[in-house]
Amino acid sequence: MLQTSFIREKKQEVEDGLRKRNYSEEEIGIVSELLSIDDVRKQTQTELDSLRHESKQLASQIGEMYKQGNKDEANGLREKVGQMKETLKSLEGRLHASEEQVQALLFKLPNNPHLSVGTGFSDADNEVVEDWAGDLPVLPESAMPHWELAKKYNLIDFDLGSKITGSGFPLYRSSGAKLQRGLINFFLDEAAAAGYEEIIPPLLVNEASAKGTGQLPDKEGLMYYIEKEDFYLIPTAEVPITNIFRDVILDQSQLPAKLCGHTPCFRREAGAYGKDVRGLNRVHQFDKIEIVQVTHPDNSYKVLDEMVAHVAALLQKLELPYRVMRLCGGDLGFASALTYDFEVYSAAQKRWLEVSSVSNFETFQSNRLKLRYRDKDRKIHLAHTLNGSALALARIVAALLENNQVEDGIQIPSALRPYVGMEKIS
RNA sequence: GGUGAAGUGGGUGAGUGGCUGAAACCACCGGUUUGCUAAACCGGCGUACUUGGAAACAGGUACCGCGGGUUCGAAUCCCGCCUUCACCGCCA
Repeated sequence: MLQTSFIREKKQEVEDGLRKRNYSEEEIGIVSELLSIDDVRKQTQTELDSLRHESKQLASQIGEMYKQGNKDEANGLREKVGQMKETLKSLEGRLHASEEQVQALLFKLPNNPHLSVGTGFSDADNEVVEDWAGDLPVLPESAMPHWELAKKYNLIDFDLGSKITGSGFPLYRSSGAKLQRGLINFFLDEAAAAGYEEIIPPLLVNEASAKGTGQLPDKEGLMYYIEKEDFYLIPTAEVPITNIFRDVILDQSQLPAKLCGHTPCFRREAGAYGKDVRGLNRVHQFDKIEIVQVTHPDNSYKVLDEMVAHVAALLQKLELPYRVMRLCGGDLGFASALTYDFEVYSAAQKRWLEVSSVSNFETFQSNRLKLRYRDKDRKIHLAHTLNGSALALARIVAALLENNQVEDGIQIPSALRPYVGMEKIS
């Protein structure tokens, strides 16, 4: 979430940011509302502090009097302090109420979009910043979509997944399972080579962690929830990995922190339908390798470019046609200041599939997380957080199967052969 | 799941109602000394909010796992919760 001090200083900028996200003028009104409630909060705090100060001093005077045996005088003061308690109580109540109101409004405010974020309403308005330079692959008429290929070569059994759990929970088998495992190892090795420390985190997180990265309360419906234990199944490794840094003050010399991790990701994805959910296009459980960085505020955009380049290199090694989009204000995630999406061309479906999202959250997450660093002068500041998929498996598998299909099998790109242990699935 | 013990600053750890935002030691930072290193000595060393200030800084309040309560006054007493450790049970 944004800092109240930032909103106070850059009110106009924050309101313009909301306009970029297509908020109505009425919704934008919460910025002013927030600041006026915060004024009440501040004033209440000042009053409360001075009254507490007074009562503290009286209390210690009472102690002194008892010690000297001035019982009567002490009892008189006790009465006086006792009367102050009522005022203290009501001030405390007002302080808490205004703090909560401010907090609730802060939770409603999305991140301030970066200057380069364009206007627009949906993914149709995203700006292509790196288009696929070559020709898009054209497959023969007999080409199959990946769900048919998966069946033909016994790679993925969607029906069995449905039987065991429900739709959207694919079961990988034989070469399909091996391909999954190979991709995971390939992506992890590439991340390690780029300097990311590998993490295997818990797959269930508590409420504080879900709040820390902004899944709560913004995207409550996204996550599977285990009521009995009050745990959430992670929708991405971003949640447990970023929460490593919750309530942490790093030394500036520890920046940037670079972590990566492979986890299954669980998403309820309520409301999806039609061709979008065929096969691997949209599933409730998929594997993803996530890269996360915590940086000095001055470097975060340089690091964002670096992470984008890392993902691009992966797709190049996999020989998949891709393009990079800069998300417009209407499509930009709640917590993000700037996001680049990667889309891979799925030749049999003849459509682009989103396979990665790389974002700079600036201080939006770190403010919630209380993730800070100490600079050379021992001053404390919020750090910047970034993350990106490098990469999400399911749709990569879809594109790999479709684009590389030949008469008698599926060619494995050369970079992946050592990991999968074969040149062709047949 | 059962029983018992414990949660204090970066770490160890003292503190059972006012003189404790918190001893002491270690770590860390600055200084003196020093051929270098080490040692010794001196000083500093939490976070959040808030008031004043351009700032340095100064004042106030809160925080001793979390939340409530008792009291003029709570790290200290009471209640609830969480976590950790030990032993038992179960178990990959």
